[in-house]
Amino acid sequence: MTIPRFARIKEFIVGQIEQGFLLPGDQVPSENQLLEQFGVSRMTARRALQELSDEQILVRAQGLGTFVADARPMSSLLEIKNIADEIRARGHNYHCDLILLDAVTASAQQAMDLSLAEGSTVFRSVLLHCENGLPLQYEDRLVNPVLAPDYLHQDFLLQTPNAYLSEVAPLTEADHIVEAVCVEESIALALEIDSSQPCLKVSRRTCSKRGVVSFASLFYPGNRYRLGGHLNF
Amino acid sequence: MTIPRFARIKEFIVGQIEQGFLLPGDQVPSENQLLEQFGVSRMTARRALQELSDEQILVRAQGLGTFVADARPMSSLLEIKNIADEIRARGHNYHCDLILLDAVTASAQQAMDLSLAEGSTVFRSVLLHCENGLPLQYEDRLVNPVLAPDYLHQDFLLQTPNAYLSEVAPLTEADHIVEAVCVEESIALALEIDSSQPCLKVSRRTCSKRGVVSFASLFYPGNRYRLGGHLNF
DNA sequence: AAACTCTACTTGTATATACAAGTATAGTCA
DNA sequence: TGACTATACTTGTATATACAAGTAGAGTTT
Repeated sequence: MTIPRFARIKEFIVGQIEQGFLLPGDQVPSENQLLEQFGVSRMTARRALQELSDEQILVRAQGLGTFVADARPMSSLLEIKNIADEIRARGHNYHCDLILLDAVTASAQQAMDLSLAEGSTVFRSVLLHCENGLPLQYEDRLVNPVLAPDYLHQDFLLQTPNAYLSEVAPLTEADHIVEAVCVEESIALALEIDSSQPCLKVSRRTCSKRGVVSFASLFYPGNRYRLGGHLNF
Repeated sequence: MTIPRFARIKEFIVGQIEQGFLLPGDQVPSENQLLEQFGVSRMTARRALQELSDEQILVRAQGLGTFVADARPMSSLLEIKNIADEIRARGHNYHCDLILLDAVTASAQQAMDLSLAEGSTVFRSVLLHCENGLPLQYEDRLVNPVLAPDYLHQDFLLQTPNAYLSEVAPLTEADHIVEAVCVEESIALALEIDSSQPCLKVSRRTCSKRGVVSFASLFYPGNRYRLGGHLNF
């Protein structure tokens, strides 16, 4: 099947970046260079570059040129994205390691986070999500067993907790808290960072119609991850 | 100053939605209808609709049409809050210290952040915002002198840069990036934290109709500040 | 009544062309 | 040596045109 010519140019540019021929800050071929190289119109070349700019892979400046953007991954501040989909959407390899999957007794804080009684049994999963073999996110999640009774029987190497929970308890609400923290030694080890390095911690509480579904603590190495968002007025 | 024709069409569509003439799910005028109504080419009409689609204000389907998207929730994670108002809303005392207010020559990176030429003169302000006498936010901001020519003559002890810029260059767009960082010694000193402590860094680029207004780097001590947000579906 | 065809609409991709606006650099002049 | 100008590049906006592909609905045929 034939892909559109503008998409072929995008693939070429992304390929150059991924193979290391173009580094952040490097200038990419101009619209005129691409029209010569690919035998397309300038508007087709322009569309390819403009879309990569919209995707924040490139940055463009009138009169100056088009450059490779800062490489560090960034996800939307608001949207609840499936980390696997997010990594794959960047054209990168995703895999994860399962660290823990068990029923546990909720502490006072944990019970409060899930709006359950202290001492309740809750499900807990701990996973390490990796991009291109490098740890990106340490996910420590508590789940309400009432709303996802089969949680412990899932294979989270095949499907993220997020994807599974979206199926069995569709979201109606979510709360986020973002903070900068230093993590404990075991999380630092898992993320392959020094324990003095700052991490982004996103605490996310998600609800369905029937109540709080899960409370996830997500840790990202500060030097390898950023959250982004865009507002219009 | 004249705005581009594609932008005028975007404004029209957004205006129709905001005034309630177009509701989520409603079909918006087709490309052909817009070219007749606005006397533009189909590609110009198309660009307006395509950008609104990229911004998730509209959804498009080949052969079907263009429709108003479901209203997106807006979270305080992204809201541009005036730090003074935020602190006062908590019933706390706000004051700030002015560290720097000057015209500077933009580096390559700074120029790109403001969509200006390298070496351009830009305005820079550095302020320390405090809650109950304790530093909460270190604000390092670059401002486009064209859009706020009187910036250097303001008294930012009386009115935050945010408040002032909202008056002289009303916002139409903003981008945020949130990351966890360790800050340089001078910022750590100002924030009254140890330089090994993690900080939240929010990079915020704000635009008005006429272009990029400012690029602010906001640093918050990780142990004293969290960003929060709420989503509804 | 169901299936098929045709028409009229829609968006998607693409080209050629033109002018505007921004930027950097080389060359010239004082 | 610095200022100025011209040139050559860049991206930004816009038009006219053409064909491809998708969709819905009206009309026709079986």
